[in-house]
Amino acid sequence: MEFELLHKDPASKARAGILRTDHSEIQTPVFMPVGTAGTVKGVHQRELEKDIDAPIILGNTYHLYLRPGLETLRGAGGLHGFMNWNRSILTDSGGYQVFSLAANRKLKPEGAWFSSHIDGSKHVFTPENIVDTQRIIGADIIMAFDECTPWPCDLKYASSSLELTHQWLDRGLKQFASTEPLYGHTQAFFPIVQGSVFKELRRASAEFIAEKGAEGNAIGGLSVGEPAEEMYAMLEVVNEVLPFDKPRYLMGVGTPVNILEAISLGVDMFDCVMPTRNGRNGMLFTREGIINIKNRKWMNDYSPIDEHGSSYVDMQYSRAYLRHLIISGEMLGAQIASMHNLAFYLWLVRRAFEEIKSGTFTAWKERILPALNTRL
RNA sequence: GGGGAGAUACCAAAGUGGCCAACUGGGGUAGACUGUAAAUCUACUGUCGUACGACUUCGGAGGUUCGAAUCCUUCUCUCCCCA
Repeated sequence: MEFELLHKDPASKARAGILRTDHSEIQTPVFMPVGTAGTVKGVHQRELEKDIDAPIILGNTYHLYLRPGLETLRGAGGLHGFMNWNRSILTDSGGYQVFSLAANRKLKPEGAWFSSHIDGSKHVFTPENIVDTQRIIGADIIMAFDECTPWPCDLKYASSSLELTHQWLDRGLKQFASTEPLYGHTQAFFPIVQGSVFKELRRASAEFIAEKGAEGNAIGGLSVGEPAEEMYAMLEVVNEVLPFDKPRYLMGVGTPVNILEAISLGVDMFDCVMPTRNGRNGMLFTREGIINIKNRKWMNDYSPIDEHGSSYVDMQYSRAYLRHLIISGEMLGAQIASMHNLAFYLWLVRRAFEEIKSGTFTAWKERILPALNTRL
């Protein structure tokens, strides 16, 4: 993997660049659709490539390990072949499940003991076997195993959790260095900065991680309930320390506004379930504002879903029709909404790239921001 | 013509003397959702009021009772079986 910085916004920390893996070229800033279980829910790989034009998507180690399981993935030659996706893949390590499935796991220095949410079976994740598993999945970018701390979280807990995440990182790096990719394409390993909402911890974590000289670095444990301002404050601290010439990945974020703000603070990569999950639940993001398509007011609105939209579904179907599909629980409604939202997110970051390139990012961001939060 | 069952809020359906403005679904209205245990979840859904509460409801009318959706009388309507 290589990363090339191309442009820098004069009025902010925003940067535009290009990330190259063995599978695709990725313009940054980039938004990566989340495809937890080997599918971006409701969206065909064909649409993801041809219509939405996503250069990279996410998979999840925890989910894929449980189902279909490593034997199947290895037999398929890795996730790319298994799901017939020839562009890049990044896999999350399961660190987020340490957080979201807290009731089903036990943390120890050696690793995390999980009860499967599917059948209750017991499993152990360690920084080492999470690397091995991600070798088998074969993602282009693989993530360190971390503890994503909950919020709120006191300094003492955040501090000892960070210590654990750092120990796990060293073990993960060692395992990564002593193993090879299985399918003939290279893999990059990203460490993850933690530290909850404490500046000193965040700075210390960023310093610890910067020293590792990884090909890219991630920032985790944010947008877990804290006010957005706290998240931005953490990004400011962390991005002062993380290497300038390596991509910075803000995990799990976020709303369109979050993404633009984070870009202006120097973040290059994003992923979030919001466009797909919220889309399935009837929430549409547009450059004019947010639509709750389930609301009665759209019942007889025969205008296109989004006349400025970049997906073909935007002009092909009316708001009234999409409302009908979603209200009726029809699968196609979820599919159309997911496509629209993903296309919007991808448009947003591509446009950000262009604005950074032309040195107008900050002005553009300020202009577009108020609308993005508007409820239509 | 004979016999039986039943009428409860937008729909379906509990409730058979006070704990009932009335269980539960559905429908409706709104909200939530940020490295996906989510095609999920939450709230409200007789009227007025932010709320405490007040008022009008369980086919119609009348009655019994301190008190009725629940008991009695009667009327209307619906469904089923037999002819």
